[in-house]
Amino acid sequence: MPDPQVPTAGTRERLIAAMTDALRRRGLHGIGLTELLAQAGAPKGVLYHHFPGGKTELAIAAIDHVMDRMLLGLDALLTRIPDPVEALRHWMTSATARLRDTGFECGCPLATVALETTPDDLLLRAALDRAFARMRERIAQALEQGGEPHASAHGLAALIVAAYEGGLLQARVAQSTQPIEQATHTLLSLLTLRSQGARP
Amino acid sequence: MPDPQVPTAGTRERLIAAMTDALRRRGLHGIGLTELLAQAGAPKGVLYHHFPGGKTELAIAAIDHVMDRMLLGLDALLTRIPDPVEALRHWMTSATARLRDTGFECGCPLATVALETTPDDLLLRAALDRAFARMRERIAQALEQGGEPHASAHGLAALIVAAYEGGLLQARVAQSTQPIEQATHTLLSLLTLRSQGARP
DNA sequence: TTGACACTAGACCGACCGGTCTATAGATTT
DNA sequence: AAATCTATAGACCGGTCGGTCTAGTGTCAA
Repeated sequence: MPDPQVPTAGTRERLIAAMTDALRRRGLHGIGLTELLAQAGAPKGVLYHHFPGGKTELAIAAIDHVMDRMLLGLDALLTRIPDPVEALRHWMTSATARLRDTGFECGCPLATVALETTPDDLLLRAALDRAFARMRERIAQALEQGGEPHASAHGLAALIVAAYEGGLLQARVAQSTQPIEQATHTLLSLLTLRSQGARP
Repeated sequence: MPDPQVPTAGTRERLIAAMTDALRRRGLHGIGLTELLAQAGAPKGVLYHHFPGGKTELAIAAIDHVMDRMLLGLDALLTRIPDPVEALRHWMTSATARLRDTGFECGCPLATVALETTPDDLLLRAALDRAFARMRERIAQALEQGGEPHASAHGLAALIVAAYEGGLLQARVAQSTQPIEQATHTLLSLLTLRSQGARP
């Protein structure tokens, strides 16, 4: 049974890819279904066939999918660069480069939706919470493997994700990489400084 | 000439207040004009009388206004608590409390719009950039007064604002103050640790 | 061959969007 | 009193929103 649903898989994935891109650039409210479907090259019926829950269900699928990919990338990076701080430096640098290279349009696909949601958007918020928690957990795990105690590893992970999101946000409106570069450089310096001071 | 435009001033300010609240809760795309005006208790004509540029112009006015107030509050705080790190701890704590006490609805009124904008939204982005820059500048100034060198004061300011925004974002979707508390606690610990290590 | 099924396709819908326009009320000036 | 101006008030507009519905297409199994 090699690939039983070729056409489906292709369309589904094109929809998810289009939604992911839209979330990066404009957020959930910022994109219209018509525009989204045009970019995916699919008519409306297809969307509601694959995602009966409509726009929201597609967004949730995109969020889950994008976090799968991000964690895969982070895993690969941590394998290549065992020092977690150095790996994170790489991570931040490439996110900054992407933002710059797309004319300050493509940021984090989770952030905008996260701020657009209300407490009523139960499933959406759950998906976002899950995604951020997975990210923090993975970073904390890497830090723990680097010798960091459990509690402070989780504290640092929350700070790292926060600095990353907040840095992207400021850089976006500044149309300049300076704010995020300042923030990440300062953060990573603090981390290096601390580990030097802790066990020299 | 005591208060030459009582009705106007009241209405204008009600509009700005309603927009500020809307930006905190839902962002610019997330609120409709009808709902906004209902909350301000004003008909449509009034909006376009006071803000010919419509929704966007009102949003810009709200952004400028809210940053004026925030800086005033920060100034007062820094007068009351001269140690900038301790003052920032207070600042973060009250922002966290507001988020919690409003059922994780009211975050930063700048953040959502910042992520909703595209590079085409020239005036809006300019207003947001201006606001964030003023905030960073004020924090950097406080740090410099505390003895921090110019460059690292600005790096730290960018990091602090980033951690604040990113922390609020994560807390919002988690429906829990834990992420922002972890992030800010870790950040402030790092700062304290560093200043202790630097000149003991 | 036929029926079932998964998928594609897009016309169509009511609701709501941001924005414009005209009418009016009240205060001020002449 | 007439004219003027600011501010309030809301009916109204075309366009777009997310979502539904019906029709058609290709591929299986029986």
